[in-house]
Amino acid sequence: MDAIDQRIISCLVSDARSSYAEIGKSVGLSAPAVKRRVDKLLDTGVLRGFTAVVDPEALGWGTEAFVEVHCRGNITPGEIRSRLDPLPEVVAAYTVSGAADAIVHLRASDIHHLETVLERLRAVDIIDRTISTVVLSTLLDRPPAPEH
Amino acid sequence: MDAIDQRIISCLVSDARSSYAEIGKSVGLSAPAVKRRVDKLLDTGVLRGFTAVVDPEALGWGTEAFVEVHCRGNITPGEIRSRLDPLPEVVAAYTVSGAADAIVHLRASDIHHLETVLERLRAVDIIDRTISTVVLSTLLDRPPAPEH
DNA sequence: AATGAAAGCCCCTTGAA
DNA sequence: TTCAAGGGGCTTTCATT
Repeated sequence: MDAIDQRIISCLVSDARSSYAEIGKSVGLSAPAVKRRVDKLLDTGVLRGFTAVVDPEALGWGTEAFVEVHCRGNITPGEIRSRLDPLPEVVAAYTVSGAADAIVHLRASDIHHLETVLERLRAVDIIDRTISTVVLSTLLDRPPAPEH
Repeated sequence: MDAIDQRIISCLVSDARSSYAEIGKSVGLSAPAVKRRVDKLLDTGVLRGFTAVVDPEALGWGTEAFVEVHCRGNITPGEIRSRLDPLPEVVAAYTVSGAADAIVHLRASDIHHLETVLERLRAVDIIDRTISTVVLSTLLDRPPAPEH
């Protein structure tokens, strides 16, 4: 992982479909050299893959919320994960410091759908109570910069 | 946006670098037909682009936090956005319902760096106070499914 | 309007150095 | 790491439905 790798990653973060030749031009390497570096970054797990960025509204996921989840008793992170995984509306979940056991990021088609999801979430037997915060607007949403 | 478009999007979400020919094989279309649909999805904004998924640890962004931001007086979302934008550690920010004005998603290299970022955040003059929640582990992190 | 077929060009990929 | 070559993908044009 040197400076050139970081610049290659930057190129791929801003456009994952750019060609090795293009990337090479911008970092001063030949296309095969870039490909070999990218392959190595994928092998070592620095690069996890490539994905399309989709407009959630266009797919009918217009409503978003963050939910603090409080569980009963002593629950392992793995247990929480396995209970949240079956809910497709859960796009992210974290264990956190503080009073809550987890923060869950939800996406639903609308407020009514969100209500349904929250009911299903509260019906999970390890979950004691939830505190929801509905997202009104997204101010920023961007990948972390490669350099500090 | 029909069922074939959704399947094309699914393919690109799971691997943004797959070829049009490959996608075509999986959705039953020729490569040029797939390309034309992808171009249209990009034009209409359903697809916003393609990006690499990077391991944050590997880039030195090992520590994560969510911060409730409370502002002074009446502040517009645009105002909040413009104040958060210069901070590279802010990876996402939302205006929300409830008492807080915004939720900010932060990434830092470690706890010390996180502390520095929180200080810089609290130094923003429109910000009154902040409540931070440090992420202990990521349970789930996935793109929203194309179908409900 | 959307698709498939074909052609030319460019790119990817591998081997050699 | 680069260069070189073969194979394959991309992109445009054209004709069809």
